[in-house]
Amino acid sequence: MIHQFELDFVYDFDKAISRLSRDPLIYIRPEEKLVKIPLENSVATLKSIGTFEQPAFELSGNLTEEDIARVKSIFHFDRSLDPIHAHFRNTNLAEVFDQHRGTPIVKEFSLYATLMKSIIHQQLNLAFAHTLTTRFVENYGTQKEGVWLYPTPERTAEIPVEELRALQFSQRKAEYVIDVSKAIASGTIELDTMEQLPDEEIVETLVKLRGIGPWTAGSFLLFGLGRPNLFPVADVGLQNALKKLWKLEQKPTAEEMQAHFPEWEPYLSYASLYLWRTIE
DNA sequence: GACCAGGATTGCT
DNA sequence: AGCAATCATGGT
Repeated sequence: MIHQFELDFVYDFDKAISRLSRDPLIYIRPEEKLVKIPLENSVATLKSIGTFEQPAFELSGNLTEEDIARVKSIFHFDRSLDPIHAHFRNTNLAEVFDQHRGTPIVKEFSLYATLMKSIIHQQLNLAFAHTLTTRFVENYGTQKEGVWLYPTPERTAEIPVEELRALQFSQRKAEYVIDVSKAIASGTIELDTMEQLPDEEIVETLVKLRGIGPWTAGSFLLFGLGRPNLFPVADVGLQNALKKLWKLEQKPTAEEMQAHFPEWEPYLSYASLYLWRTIE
């Protein structure tokens, strides 16, 4: 099955996949403008066949209507970026947005994977963080049509702490990953129903779990659910991006950053995303 | 060798 | 409530 479609707004596919291409677990061929996305019961292949001004795509695989909708949601094909750019045109981030015009929020492929990846990435440089997630997935995940899938929460829940320690997880991080997976596997936490809840309730629920703090909860909302109005002030990357942009001596405080929220809302997530791009 | 990484928790005051 | 120590390892 091949499904072709066009977008009626500017969309930069190269920029869209640039963050994905740094994750070794994602099947991506930038030179072919192609990505494979593992879904519920199949693997979708997405290929860009258009241009920056006239984006068009080809989606193939054994896909249901629901799968197609899911891919369109992941890649931001279902909502225009035009209002976002119009909004920031009159703000102090106008230049940044102009520079990275057409960059969408690309969601992670699974909510559970988002959580595991965020916990594993806490406090680590990206290189080592990717080493750890790769070891985790290659040891406990599965492979389908050449694409790696994170293990299920049930599988992770039964991993002994010592095994993750051997993969160079810290003692606490190993416990976080296993215990959070247990909470999901047992039904204490339902990720699938979170889509319907407001941001605050989701954060409230998630931070009760040991190992999930404000940064990880924010990351789940932004990259897992694609929520539009998140700005994780605790994120060092964002602090450094603003320090550079505003030519500050030191990293800005949370208050200094929050002072600009009225100007950037209700699209704080896009401000975050575009600022991260300035330091990549 | 110190210091910081796309942090969070624990234990102390 | 607020702060320091702790965690594992790689990059600078």
